[in-house]
Amino acid sequence: MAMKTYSMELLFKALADRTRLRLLSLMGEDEVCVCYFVEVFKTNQPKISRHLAYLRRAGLVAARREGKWMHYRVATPPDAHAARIFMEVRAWLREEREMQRDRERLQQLCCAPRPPVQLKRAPRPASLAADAPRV
Amino acid sequence: MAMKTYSMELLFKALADRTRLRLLSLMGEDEVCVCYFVEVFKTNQPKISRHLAYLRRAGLVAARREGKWMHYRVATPPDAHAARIFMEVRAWLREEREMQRDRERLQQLCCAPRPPVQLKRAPRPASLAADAPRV
DNA sequence: CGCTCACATTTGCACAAGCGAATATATCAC
DNA sequence: GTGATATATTCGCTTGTGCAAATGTGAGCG
Repeated sequence: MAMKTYSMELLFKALADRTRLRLLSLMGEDEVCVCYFVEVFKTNQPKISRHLAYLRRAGLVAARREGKWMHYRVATPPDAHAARIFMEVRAWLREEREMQRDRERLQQLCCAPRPPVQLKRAPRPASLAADAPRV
Repeated sequence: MAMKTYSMELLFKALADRTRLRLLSLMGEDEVCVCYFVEVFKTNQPKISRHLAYLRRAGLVAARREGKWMHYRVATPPDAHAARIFMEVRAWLREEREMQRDRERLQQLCCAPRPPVQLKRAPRPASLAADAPRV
């Protein structure tokens, strides 16, 4: 299971950035569409894509295409030690205040009666798709 | 026990450097004198001091002065999550090949019948002090 | 006191990383 | 095919980080 070539630095460099930590926190256990990240962070889209690519290279997220949309979800890194540490990191993220605020904001965007224009047709995160009002 | 202001980035930035990981690995459970790091890595002394200062700012090591010598040891970061993660990191370090080689090299330097000039009078790491031959 | 030793800090430079703006790619609608 | 939408990548630019060399600090010795 453990992969010899996976380096500790690769993991820690990926985790040593606030934006990337916030992205991981927003994913939680769900798949999330890129456009939601852009809305929650109120930032430009290339910035999000760049950080997601970084996380993917470190084996911390995986991507799935659905038509025009890309869904990202947290993945398990190939090294056993890295996987254990990453689990602890995600537990930590769940308890951090700023991270909680981000997730609340994501929830509001998904369930808003009049979602922002950019999200009109965007597929919602899996856990919010069922009960959220469709446009 | 958990300290609110301790940031995740502080921890991961400290861990995202090979030299700092090697330093942590060399300490293991002991106090180690700065001069040993310099010898094991065969590098200049300011480089070691800078990285040790970085680790100290991140709460990952503590220092103790003994006359002219400074001894560094691994410390427990003030945040509970950080402490758990740091424990896993140290377990990982114990299994990494390059890190093992560093520790073997430290052991050789301590127990050598004719230690390098720079270490003639240096205090040895605690676990090696008892059985190692004195000069 | 001055001198040496062990370590810390500063300085200047090269390189890596994050940024926004612009551009490229890929899919869908027509 | 064209055009629109969603995402990825590239391009300068700025900032941060690690480095070696030089300098500073603090303790012990004579």
